[in-house]
Amino acid sequence: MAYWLFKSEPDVFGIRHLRARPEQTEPWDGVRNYQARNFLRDEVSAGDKLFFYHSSCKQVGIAGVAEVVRAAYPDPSQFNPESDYYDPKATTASPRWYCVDVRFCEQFKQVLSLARIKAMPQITELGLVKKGHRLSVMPVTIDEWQHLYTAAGETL
DNA sequence: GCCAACGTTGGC
DNA sequence: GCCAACGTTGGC
Repeated sequence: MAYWLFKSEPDVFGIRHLRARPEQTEPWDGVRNYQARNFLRDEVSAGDKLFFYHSSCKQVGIAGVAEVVRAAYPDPSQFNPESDYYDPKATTASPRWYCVDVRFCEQFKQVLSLARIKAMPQITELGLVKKGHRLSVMPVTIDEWQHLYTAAGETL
């Protein structure tokens, strides 16, 4: 099992939205970056866990945990001209973009803020704090996962 | 809203 | 294949 960090803008789709879904499950679609796509398509597997990160909002940071319940399949939104994520160059015969299905696991009582993450001595290699910090899907090592998860559980 | 740090596009 | 111009992300 592998660990990941997925970013989303909570004003568009946050962990509360996932939690409120009937099956607490949702396709993670709209990834339109090749490096992130490659992680999604080639490495993210059912059973993997991910940190649900809130970006571009008041409380920037890790909001909770979800798990992958279905591995990569073609992202339907690329074929939909009505969608913001429509890609006219994508065809069903050769899809360009992929999505996975995720299910809610846990919402932290308090968002683990980016400031706190950056202040953690154990977190120096994570994409969030290094180059490529714009990547919307990034791997997390088991050590990083444990440190971050522990930090999220500590009250200030 | 600003701006740094990327990623993508397209002319040559 | 290079690289300038442009677009996007995302913290602040």
